[in-house]
Amino acid sequence: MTSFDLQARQPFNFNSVINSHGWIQLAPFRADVSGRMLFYTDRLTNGRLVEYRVTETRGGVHVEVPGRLGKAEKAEVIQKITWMLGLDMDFTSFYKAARGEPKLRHARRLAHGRVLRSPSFFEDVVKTILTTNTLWASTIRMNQNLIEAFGASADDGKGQAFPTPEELASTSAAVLRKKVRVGYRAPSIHELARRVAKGKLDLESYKTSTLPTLELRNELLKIRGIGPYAAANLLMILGRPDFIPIDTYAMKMVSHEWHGGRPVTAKQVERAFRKWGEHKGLAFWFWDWKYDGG
DNA sequence: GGTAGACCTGGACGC
DNA sequence: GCGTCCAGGTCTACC
Repeated sequence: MTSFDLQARQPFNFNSVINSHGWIQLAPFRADVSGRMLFYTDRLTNGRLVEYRVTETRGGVHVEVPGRLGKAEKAEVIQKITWMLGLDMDFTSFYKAARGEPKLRHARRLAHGRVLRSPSFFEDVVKTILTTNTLWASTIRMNQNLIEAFGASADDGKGQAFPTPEELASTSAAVLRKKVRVGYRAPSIHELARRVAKGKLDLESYKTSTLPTLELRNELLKIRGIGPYAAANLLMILGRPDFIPIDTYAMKMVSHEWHGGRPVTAKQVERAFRKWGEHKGLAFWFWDWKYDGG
């Protein structure tokens, strides 16, 4: 067993990160019954399969990885967990902007701002495509099917990793459609995997891109299957909360918040949060909605 | 720039 | 068990 602590930039709240959106329900993520421990099965760059077990500790997180990690492996795990939990992210300007807004009063106290992310951006792009034009239960199922069909399994039979671009590129869109049941999304996922596997698209570089957010958004929109909603979701994951992922949930929330439950358009959602500028996505995401969605 | 219709899947419902 | 309807974003063609 290898274990170590990682410090987070303050304020930090482990619970707020892992419950920031539905990603915790998408394998290889899982949480224990108490919700206090986060598990994730990952494949390191040297091909070794490992399971991360992460809990909150004073000032950050405690990480356990069964088995002994080499120096390079440990460095990779540290880098990945830092990314996944956004340990070094700073939301000072958002908290400053949110000060005085009753609907965001809780933001700093609960350390809202970080969203749970997969270790690779490729995985998050695929998962985001799986959220489009479907119900959440189907997203969970398609993601699970994808992992069961193509993800590498640990020797002890516990846990499977998310498939690599190479693994998905080596199959066909027809198999993805039939076996994984991703429907018309199959060509989008297959084409993406092929481009990444062939080195024609470097998705991981988007994590550290210096492109202005608008240009980065345009790059994301060039990916087949990524439209305005998906691009905004991915920008949130990249720490660029300038856009709102406007889906039917967003329109329902805004409808009940300001329009008496009457149907609203995407433009009205946009207008409702316009004043939050580069923090629009965060203000929307962590807004204290009066409608509970029921 | 805006809009209509097609794209898939699985669950709910009526028969 | 079968058929129909519905929910959910993106893409393309068209105006």
